Amino acid sequence: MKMTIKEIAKLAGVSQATVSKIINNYDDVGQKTKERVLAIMDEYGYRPSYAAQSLVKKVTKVVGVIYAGHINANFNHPFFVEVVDMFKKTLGGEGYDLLFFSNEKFHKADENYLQRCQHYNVDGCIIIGGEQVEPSIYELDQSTIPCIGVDIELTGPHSGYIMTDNIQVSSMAVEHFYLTGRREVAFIGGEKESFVSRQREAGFRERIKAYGLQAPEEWFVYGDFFEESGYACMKELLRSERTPQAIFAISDLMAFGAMKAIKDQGLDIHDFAIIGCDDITAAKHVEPPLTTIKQDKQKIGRMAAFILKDLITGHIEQTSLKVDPELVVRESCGSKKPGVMR
Amino acid sequence: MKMTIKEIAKLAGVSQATVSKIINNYDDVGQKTKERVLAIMDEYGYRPSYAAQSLVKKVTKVVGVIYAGHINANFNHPFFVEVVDMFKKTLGGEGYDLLFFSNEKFHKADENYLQRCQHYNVDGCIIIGGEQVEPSIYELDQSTIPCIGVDIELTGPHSGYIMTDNIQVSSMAVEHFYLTGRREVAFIGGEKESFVSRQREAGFRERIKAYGLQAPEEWFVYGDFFEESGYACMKELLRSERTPQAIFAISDLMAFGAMKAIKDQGLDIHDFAIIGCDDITAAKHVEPPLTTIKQDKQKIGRMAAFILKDLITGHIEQTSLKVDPELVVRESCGSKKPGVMR
DNA sequence: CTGAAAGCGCTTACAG
DNA sequence: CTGAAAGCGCTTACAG
Repeated sequence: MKMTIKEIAKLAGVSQATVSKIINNYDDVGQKTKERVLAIMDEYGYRPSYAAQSLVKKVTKVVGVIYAGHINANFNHPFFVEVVDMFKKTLGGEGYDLLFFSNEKFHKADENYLQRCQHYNVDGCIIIGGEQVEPSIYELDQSTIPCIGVDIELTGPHSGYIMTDNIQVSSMAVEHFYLTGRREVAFIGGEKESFVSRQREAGFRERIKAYGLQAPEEWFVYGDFFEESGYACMKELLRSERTPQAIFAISDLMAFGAMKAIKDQGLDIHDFAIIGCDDITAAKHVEPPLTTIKQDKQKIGRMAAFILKDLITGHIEQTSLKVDPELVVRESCGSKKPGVMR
Repeated sequence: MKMTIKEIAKLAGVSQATVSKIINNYDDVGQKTKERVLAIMDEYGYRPSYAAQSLVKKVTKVVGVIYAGHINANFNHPFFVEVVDMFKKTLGGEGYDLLFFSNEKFHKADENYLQRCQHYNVDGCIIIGGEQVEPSIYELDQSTIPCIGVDIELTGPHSGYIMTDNIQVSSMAVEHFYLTGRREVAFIGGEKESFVSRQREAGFRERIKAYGLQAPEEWFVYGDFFEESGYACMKELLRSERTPQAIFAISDLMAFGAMKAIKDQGLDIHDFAIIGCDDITAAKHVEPPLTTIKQDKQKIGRMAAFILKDLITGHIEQTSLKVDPELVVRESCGSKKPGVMR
């Protein structure tokens, strides 16, 4: 049976106030009293009620998790799930629990995240950015509730955001093509509305120019991050007059699709240099193993947790951070030794 | 600014009680009054406080999510993440939000799940079963809080559990070996303490016998579900006097490891029949594509949600359910046409 | 159909 | 060092 503070107080022969002070670590309680009460609380496994506490204190030690906009397979998204996992572990160490908002019941435009945050009185929240983010997200962003965005730019007074440096992602891919002697390169992007895709494309175009590589407009094709679309994109590339030697796909799955398209066309996969993005488990198992650009999910998750905590405690306000990606060299790019001239 | 019921009442010129009745859909409120109050609530975006509500009602519409025992990479576990995703989607449709308990701060044996559930006043919870489950989990199980277990047998008065029929998993593997003409089969299991591993081994042994296949004791080797251990296990198998033609690994990752060991040994991978378990994304990308036994994660997640809801509403009590696995035939098992005698 | 009042389980000035 | 009392934002008999 669940105990209340009143019962504990009676058992210990003190007032509720005294018990409460002990719970909240006030130091103006007698040592003897404290020990006695503590022993009783322990004996009965007493835990103060969250509802009652949060009603009067304004702190809950709960952080909301929101998947904004359309995220295919939100929860088991290969990238975000690892970010959130690390985020959870880090904040968990600080005593926070995570509340995942369901949005199945509210998928309409009238979902109001601010209201829901207020309803639960969360201390802050993490917002995972998908496509076509609801306006209500920005309302929350601009509120007094601390928010940390991942892959979404938050500008609220108590908000911050963090994401991989997507310009850098493309730089690394292009640079690797350059250093392995590729001159004609193609780009397989995501949906045109995709924030991440747009950034990577911008970085790609900029670097191409800087290195003087060739990429006619018809070598820019767009999928939806999934395998089938990569397949279709590659088919399209192979149909064009000149065929690119090197292909940068902004997701590993699309890179897989592209590889399959090349094989199906009867071409030698080793005549192509392919770079993917994400470094999912399967990347090292395909033939040939896929060179890819990896995001530092661990770091992003940890950082997000630290920043949010500082935002909550008022230690900082309004930050943003770009995290460097990492190049993972495997065989799909022809050369096992990047940087060696050939 | 956050509104309270009091302010809404004043604005509408009615009492708190009336507003409350409208919120809770009592039908003894005048139509006119109702409309007026509703309009005001809407205008100010009023949402009742979770804390206050849950303090007086005993329902919270929040369900706890607990990863019990040791689960490597709990959150992004390839199997559980999909189960939980579906669980979340299904319960989300019913208006429940999910509270993920952090256990980073409490990893000691003194974590008390029942207390935490009571603290938050959750309506019920889902328990994901790992290895070496803490005793405290069973205390929760036996409490009045409804619990649904996945891969863990819960026997409490308001508990249920669901899992794949692991005997069936092994049956399918052995049967497929049999129908593709394999006679000598090996088993790569997980940790000996693993509940799932033990069940699959039992099913395997039983089926082997039924079909009269050969599997000397040294062909039973044990890893930890991860790739490296599969590699080591296979190395061990190849070291034994006679080499098995067929290998059933109870995780795809271990199957990958086994394939790698075979290749590294200079043997022809096509001389071996390999069956994995899980059907992770990478399974169809390895060379040769891996035949595997797949759990119906979607169904498990949905079922868990439905059962938990019925447990909460008192509609049912104490159920358990086994879900059938599915055989996914690919090339790693030699024959593209299972069931065709050769 | 409507409202006054008690109570849910806590915390926090405040008085002693 | 300790406790009485008000208050957090709601709901629910109960009376009218």
